Amino acid sequence: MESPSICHDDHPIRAALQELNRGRELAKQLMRVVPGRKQPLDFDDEGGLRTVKNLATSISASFTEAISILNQSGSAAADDETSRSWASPDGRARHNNKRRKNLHTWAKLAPALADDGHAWRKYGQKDILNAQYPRNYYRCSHKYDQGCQATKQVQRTATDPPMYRIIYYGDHTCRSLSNLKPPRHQSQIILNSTDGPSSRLLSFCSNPIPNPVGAKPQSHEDDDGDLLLFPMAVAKHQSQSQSQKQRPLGARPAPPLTTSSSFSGDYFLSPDVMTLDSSAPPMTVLSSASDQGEPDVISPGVYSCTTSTDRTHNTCTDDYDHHHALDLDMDIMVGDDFGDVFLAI
DNA sequence: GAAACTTGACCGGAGTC
DNA sequence: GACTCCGGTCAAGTTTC
Repeated sequence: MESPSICHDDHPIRAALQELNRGRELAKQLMRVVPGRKQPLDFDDEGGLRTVKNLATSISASFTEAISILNQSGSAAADDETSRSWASPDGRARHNNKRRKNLHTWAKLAPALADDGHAWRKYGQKDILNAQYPRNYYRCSHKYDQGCQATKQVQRTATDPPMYRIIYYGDHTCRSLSNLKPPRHQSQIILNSTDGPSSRLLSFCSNPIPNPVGAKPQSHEDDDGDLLLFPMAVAKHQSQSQSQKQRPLGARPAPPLTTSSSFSGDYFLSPDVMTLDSSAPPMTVLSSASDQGEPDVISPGVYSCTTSTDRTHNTCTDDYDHHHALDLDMDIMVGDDFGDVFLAI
């Protein structure tokens, strides 16, 4: 499959959406090209057989959902910024009903609910307007014994095949399993994260990068193995990731909320990646919340996007010219099966 | 009996008038 | 400013182990 040329929009978010749209269209093309193939390629996370057909279907669904998330994530993050009161006017201590502020937030889109390495306790379920499925609310099981403030929301999407949008709020401060090291041969993409000039690491490899910081960014190894990094990502990475090291999901410390734009024109979704060229090795992309110094290796297949902006600047719509204040960091991880998608908000 | 889950109620932010 | 809607959380009751 040919690799379409990159022609990004001026605005990074719009460009990201363009890339996602391109990927979705390419997935559709893939489905048309190989409509009849039934032979399994390998096994998915649930042990089921994966065919080209259902793989492409999953890819398409993932892109569709990712685009949807991108279009919505901004407003959610804006809510975080703008609705910040934590106490009632009478001074009584109150729980915060709204989205907790200053919490690192990111989202995952996965084909199935899988163990993410943390112990979660469900504390609520809510029917959401215009949503086909209810939203489930989970908090860390160590909320009370260790004061861990991490929460997550899980909501099934209406896509076919079924996908689950998992939104994480806050970082785990507990000492739980936290072993989210992605399994071998599962690839990732992480495009930036959280605040400020964070590092962005992108590579294609059949193995996860054990230590993206320690890894030599310039190293373009061969298909066997391994680490292939885009120069741009390398430059970013080198400039600011001295203390970075791989860390499992939820183990990252909460980054400061003062977010500066860090998505200024760095697009790492190479068309070579998105064309699903079978000759291309699976991808691994790692990034980090810069000041925290550790890449967000969450799980195979992640898109994440971190925003911190006023609501009015946060629509992620076409009206980007009016959104100069938009600060949106974006982590994108895509598994080799494109089955999981993360969006750090 | 402890832990986890379910679910209705409550609260506060946002939108509308 | 009042009202309404909606999402997030609480907490009592229920279920599971």
